[in-house]
Amino acid sequence: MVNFELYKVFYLTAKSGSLSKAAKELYITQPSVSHSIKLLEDTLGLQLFARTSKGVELTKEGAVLFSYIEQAYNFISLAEEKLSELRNFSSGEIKIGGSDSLCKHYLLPFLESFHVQYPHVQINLVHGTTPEIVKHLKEGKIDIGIVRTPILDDQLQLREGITIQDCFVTGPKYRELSLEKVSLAKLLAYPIILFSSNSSSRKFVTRLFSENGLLLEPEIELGSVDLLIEFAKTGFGVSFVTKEFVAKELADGSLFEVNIDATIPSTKIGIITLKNMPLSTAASAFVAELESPGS
Amino acid sequence: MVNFELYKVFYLTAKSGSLSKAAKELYITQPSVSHSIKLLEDTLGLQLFARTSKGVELTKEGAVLFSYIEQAYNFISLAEEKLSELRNFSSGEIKIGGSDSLCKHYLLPFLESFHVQYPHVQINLVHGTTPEIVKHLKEGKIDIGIVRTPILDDQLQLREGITIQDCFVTGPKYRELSLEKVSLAKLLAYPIILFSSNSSSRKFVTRLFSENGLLLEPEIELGSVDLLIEFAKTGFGVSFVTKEFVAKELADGSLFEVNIDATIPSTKIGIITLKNMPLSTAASAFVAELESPGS
DNA sequence: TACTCGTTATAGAAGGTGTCTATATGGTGA
DNA sequence: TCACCATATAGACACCTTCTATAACGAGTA
Repeated sequence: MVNFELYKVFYLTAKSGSLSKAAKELYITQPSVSHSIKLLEDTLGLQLFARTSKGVELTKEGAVLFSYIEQAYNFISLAEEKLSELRNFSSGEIKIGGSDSLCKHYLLPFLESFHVQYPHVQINLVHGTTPEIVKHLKEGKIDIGIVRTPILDDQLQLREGITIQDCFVTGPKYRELSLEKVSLAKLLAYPIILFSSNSSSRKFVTRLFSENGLLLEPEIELGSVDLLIEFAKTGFGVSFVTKEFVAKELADGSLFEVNIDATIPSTKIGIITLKNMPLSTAASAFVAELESPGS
Repeated sequence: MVNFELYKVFYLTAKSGSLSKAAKELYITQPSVSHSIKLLEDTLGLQLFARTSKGVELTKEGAVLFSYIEQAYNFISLAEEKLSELRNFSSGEIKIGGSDSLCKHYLLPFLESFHVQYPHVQINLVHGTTPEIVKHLKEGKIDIGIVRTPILDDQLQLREGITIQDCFVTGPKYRELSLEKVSLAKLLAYPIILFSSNSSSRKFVTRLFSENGLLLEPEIELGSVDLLIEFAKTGFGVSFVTKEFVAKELADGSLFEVNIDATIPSTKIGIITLKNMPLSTAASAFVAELESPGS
């Protein structure tokens, strides 16, 4: 099989009808082009050009070759354009999987600013539970997963994002819980509002109580963090949420943090990717945003 | 623009999913492939493959590149196949222009044997007068022209074929002309059958007479050599034809050569091609047949 | 756990090949 | 006939491709 580079020289020579012009386009000298064309002709065993005093002209066989090589050249040009777009973020796609509430409360601002910066990069957001996200990642359905740590899987590469701290919150109705220290046991006297049972934050808080010999049974079980917040505000009881995600409500007095007499371990946002699969340019740019402390 | 040869390595690597396998297909070593791929990645500024312990796998960007390069590769493969066909004469086309009677009486046997030998080479036969043939040749409508010499045109390359000798023939009715020397003047007493006035053989014979101060005026003017022969046989008069093309008739006694008291210069078949345009493989094979003394 | 077998990566050396400069050759048009 | 534009050729040199040898690494297996 012929050295493909010779076809590039052939194409440009045929296109311009001149060895000298082709040489200029290739930033090499005319004798070099002459040599390449001769080499190609010798290799193929066919004369491709008729040399005239005005340049060169394709022979029958040369014209046949050209009709094919032209196509090939166009595809390669297109490929290089496309890749250049991918490098410049003037095209591309990122598929992100966000677990639970992280999608809305953590990811959304990043997505917005990234989209403003690179409007041609298509963003594809999937949400689901942590195991679902991991599964999607392993199946190649998403490029990046955003989950709560800890997460342990040796197929995954973990980058740590910001630290988050869960807490119990309640509305003005049970405001007293924010004033004095409240033990876990005492808290059980209040109506508890929790996330649905398969979530990792639910498991986390359940274990927190069970480690202290207590059984946590929610009064109300909800499917979204927004509802958890809303119900707590309205006075249905005490919700377990991420403090950073209710910062506004805590500040404007619509929610109060329960002054719990226990240490709720803080956790970190985990940015997970497949260990062996390099990130696309767009995806790694996005991950860099997530990791950069500036944002 | 990237060295096209790297795309060949890329394609085979992506296709086989392995640097080592690609190396085998390319008859080079694995480190060489590794180096080429890295060079390509560096040049493009993108990672194209994820390296695993089982081989390599395309990244997102690699897959994008592959979708284009695959097309390009296929076109190049097709091109090489097609050229190989042209070399083997398992495809191709020759366009031949034959002037006057040469088509049938001279060219036909060559065409037949060539067609038997290379059945996939398409033969395209055009006939016309010598000037028409020359025009077609210069316009690229035919590859080869077959005419009578002399022909002088510095854009044309002339190869000489067999020598032919014109002569006057007649049927049994005027058989006496073949017995004793007949002068040109005396011949004019007989009805003369000639080819139409724009043909080169007509001009040739007219000049032969005028050089001897005689005016040649045909009784009958015909458009084909076959008819010239037929009319002479039947007894309409004396035809001027190429001796080689009536060899059979002279042998079986249906025609007799006039024993003319003048030297009719012999001429040669001329195989003309454009000086600057190399012949296609098929065409030059055909020319070789015409030139080979064996046939 | 260690060993083997497969993969890719790396380093350094050597050869080949592409490119250069200089010059020849040849046709075209003034 | 000459100048100018092409391409062709020759020989030298540098770069780049390829090689060998070896490392590193992961997966499967005893």
